[in-house]
Amino acid sequence: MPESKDTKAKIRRAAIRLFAARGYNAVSMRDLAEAVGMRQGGLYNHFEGKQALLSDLMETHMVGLLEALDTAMADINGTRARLEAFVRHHVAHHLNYPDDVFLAYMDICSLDSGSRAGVVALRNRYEHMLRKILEDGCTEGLFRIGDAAVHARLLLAMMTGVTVWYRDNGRLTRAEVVELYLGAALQSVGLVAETP
Amino acid sequence: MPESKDTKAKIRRAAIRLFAARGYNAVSMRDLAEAVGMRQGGLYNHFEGKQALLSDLMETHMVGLLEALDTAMADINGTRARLEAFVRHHVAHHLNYPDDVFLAYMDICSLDSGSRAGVVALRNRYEHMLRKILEDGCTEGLFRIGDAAVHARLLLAMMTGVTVWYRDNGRLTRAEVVELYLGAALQSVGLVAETP
DNA sequence: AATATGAATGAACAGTCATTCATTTGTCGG
DNA sequence: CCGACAAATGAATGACTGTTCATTCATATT
Repeated sequence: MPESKDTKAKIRRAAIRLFAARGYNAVSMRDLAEAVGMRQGGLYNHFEGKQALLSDLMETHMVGLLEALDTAMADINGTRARLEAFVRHHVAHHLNYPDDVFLAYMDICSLDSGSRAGVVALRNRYEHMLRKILEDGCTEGLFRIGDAAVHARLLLAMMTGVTVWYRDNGRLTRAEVVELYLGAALQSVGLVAETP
Repeated sequence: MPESKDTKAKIRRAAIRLFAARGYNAVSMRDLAEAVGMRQGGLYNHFEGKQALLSDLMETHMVGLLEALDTAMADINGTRARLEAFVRHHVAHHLNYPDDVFLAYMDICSLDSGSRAGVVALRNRYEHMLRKILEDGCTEGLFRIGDAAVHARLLLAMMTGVTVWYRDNGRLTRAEVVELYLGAALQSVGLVAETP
């Protein structure tokens, strides 16, 4: 079986693209199979079903997001530096995997309750990390924000929204967008961006 | 026909709730009819079809949002005051009609291309109003932001996200949430919230 | 060379979808 | 009391849904 993992990966990629573009329920297994270049029945050699495929995609994405966060935050000390690292990681990751993110946020309600609980738990862990940074900054008297929990959600929504409009052939590079979002995030907590 | 407009409004309300909860494609006309308290066939006396119903809901929502904005911004002078009015209007409106907003953002890709163009045009007009305020604040030297267009999108995503988490029986009142988002928005453009 | 295995096929399944329509219902104006 | 008319019904339509399965194919193992 020379391309076992290969086709599985192809199915994953095609599914992410189609689900993100049209929505989970608007994509049939026939559509997906055609996009991969095979027939509907063959898909079931790689995934138990449509729901299993969706939950696989979502969990893979959330786990990857958390791992990338751990990597980005390793050896980062100081509350301000940790906030900067978090923002840079989040925006950059969302610019690199826009379809994954869009899928995970759009079709979360198409996920059956069993798998959804797991994904939501991962998402809460992620949100909690940002909230912790904000709370630390408040107790240190570094940040000036009304409510750490609200501010964490508000920042995440702000940063995640980058996937809606950014296009690679547009006016700005990914790096420029990251810095713009970083500046906004820092000012929103009462810090000023360094102007080197 | 004593309840002609009445049933039409009931259909609208039920559709908004169901579409927002499960997604357009996951709601059948039978589900919708049952939620209204009638049979599937009767729906077609009020709407031409499922797509027509969806586009009606979206356009109604966007027109209502723009009208509410006009009302909120009437007789507001000064760039800072206009930004405050915009933020207060947007967050309050989204807290008052969370399902409408969620529907308009989630199921935009379920709308066929003809109607989608109209909704997107309305959305662009809305976004442009915020961008204009930000640009004015920049030329006046009042705001400190990297890019007005990016900042407008970033603020809209931030504010719109309130619909995802806010619940009426939670820790905060709607008014408190509005003020928290206002504070974050003001600081994000380099202003400081008044501390009365 | 014989066999085992993973992968793809294509037809078939039972169910659901949006939509249509002839018919019945209920209510109003004359 | 009756005809008119909008509204609701319930059955029917054909297309499409996710999923199953016997079969075929090509490759890898013995």
